[in-house]
Amino acid sequence: MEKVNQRSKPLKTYGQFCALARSLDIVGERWTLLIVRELLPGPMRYTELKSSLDGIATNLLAERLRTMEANGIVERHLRDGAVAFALTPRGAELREPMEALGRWGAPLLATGRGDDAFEPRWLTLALPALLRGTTSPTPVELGIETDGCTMVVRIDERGPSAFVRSGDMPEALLVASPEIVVGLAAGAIGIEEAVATGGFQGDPRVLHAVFDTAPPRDN
Amino acid sequence: MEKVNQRSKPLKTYGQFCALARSLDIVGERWTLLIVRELLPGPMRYTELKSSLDGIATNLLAERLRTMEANGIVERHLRDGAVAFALTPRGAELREPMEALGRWGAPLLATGRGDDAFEPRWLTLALPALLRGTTSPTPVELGIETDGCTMVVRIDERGPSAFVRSGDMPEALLVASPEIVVGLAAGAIGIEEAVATGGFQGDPRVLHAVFDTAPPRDN
DNA sequence: CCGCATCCTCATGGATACTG
DNA sequence: CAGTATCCATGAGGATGCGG
Repeated sequence: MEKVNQRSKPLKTYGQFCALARSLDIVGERWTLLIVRELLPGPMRYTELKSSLDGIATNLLAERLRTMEANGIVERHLRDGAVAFALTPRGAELREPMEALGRWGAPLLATGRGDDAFEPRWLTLALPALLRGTTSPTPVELGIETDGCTMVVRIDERGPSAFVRSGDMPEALLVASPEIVVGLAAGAIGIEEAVATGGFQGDPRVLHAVFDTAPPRDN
Repeated sequence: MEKVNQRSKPLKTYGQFCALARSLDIVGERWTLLIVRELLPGPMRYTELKSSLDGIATNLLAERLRTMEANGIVERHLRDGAVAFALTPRGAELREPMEALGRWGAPLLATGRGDDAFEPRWLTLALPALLRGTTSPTPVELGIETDGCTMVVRIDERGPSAFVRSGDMPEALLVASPEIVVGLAAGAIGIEEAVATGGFQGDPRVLHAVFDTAPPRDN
């Protein structure tokens, strides 16, 4: 008798009645969570995704998007004739576990950037994750310019958020390298060192409201 | 000229300066997070891991354990002559992102167990994750018996925790199937239905302190 | 038994080329 | 622009062997 594949579902599921395992059945494959990260700030085109996720094979990206769509975490929009990939609300709920994973991985950034790829947009996920818990009764907005891109970090009574906003910028603007920005948000670098290596203009109190848990030390 | 593989590091790293990507470089491979889940309640033997993670190839388990050890999230202990695999403190810190992922995936359990594998121990990760936020000024302990195994869920002022404890059991004991237990913890099933399909003995207030956000409704 | 290593097969991922 | 098609390298799954 020849060998018979007796598995009725040869799909790559763990086959476990466990919420973590079933999550990983959906988002555990290579590249999937990074695609979600790309889409968290907003919808993107196929070619944008491909160029942003350096190294992903085009067929793989196409297949991932298809299964993510089938799993209800991504949907295709037709924006002015072209296809745009967007997260569904269910897909956007992945922000929480991804922030938690990012916080766990933040110490791994201490080795520096090296020749790794970097997209300033990624900070819109990382900064709120690292600043989680920081609040401000009166909203404060800080501009951060890194790697040629400027984004806004906002702290209000609900906590931190970040986004790339074109147009009007807050007058408080921090200019720094990606390493400095994440080191600052992770608490590994002090505000003074960050400003010294990069630059800052505007009201210093904004800077402290965002990055300071302790008040600024005057030496 | 023949083709040269010009990548100096063919390793499976995403090569991105991003905390999430660097986390996934370490825990993103298949089976890795499930091994962590197994080890969260306590150290285990190689063969225990292999039998609990049904379907993992033995060479793969060995290799994963090696790289996890190299990455500082697992270490080998010599407990009475035999090898025991345990999480390092850094590895145990993965509990938070794993709980977040488990909360995201909890709705995926609604389809029921089917013929999926199930280990009662897994509930010691799932129950605190789903009950996160529940506190009790005076500690309460509830026994849960499912699938032939009894464990303890404890709620105190710091929040929920769960563990398998041999020996003395709380007098409050809920008996239910895995589906009912997770449905109850996820809020998809009411206490009355759970008790009706399974069984409960002890002080009902314990049950409500654990699973109720709203007080019990008397109809 | 426990803790793997080896061998083999097949599914998946990666790189490149090509197409409506 | 948004993928498909193709080919090859790698990784996963399964069976078995093997020293302690």
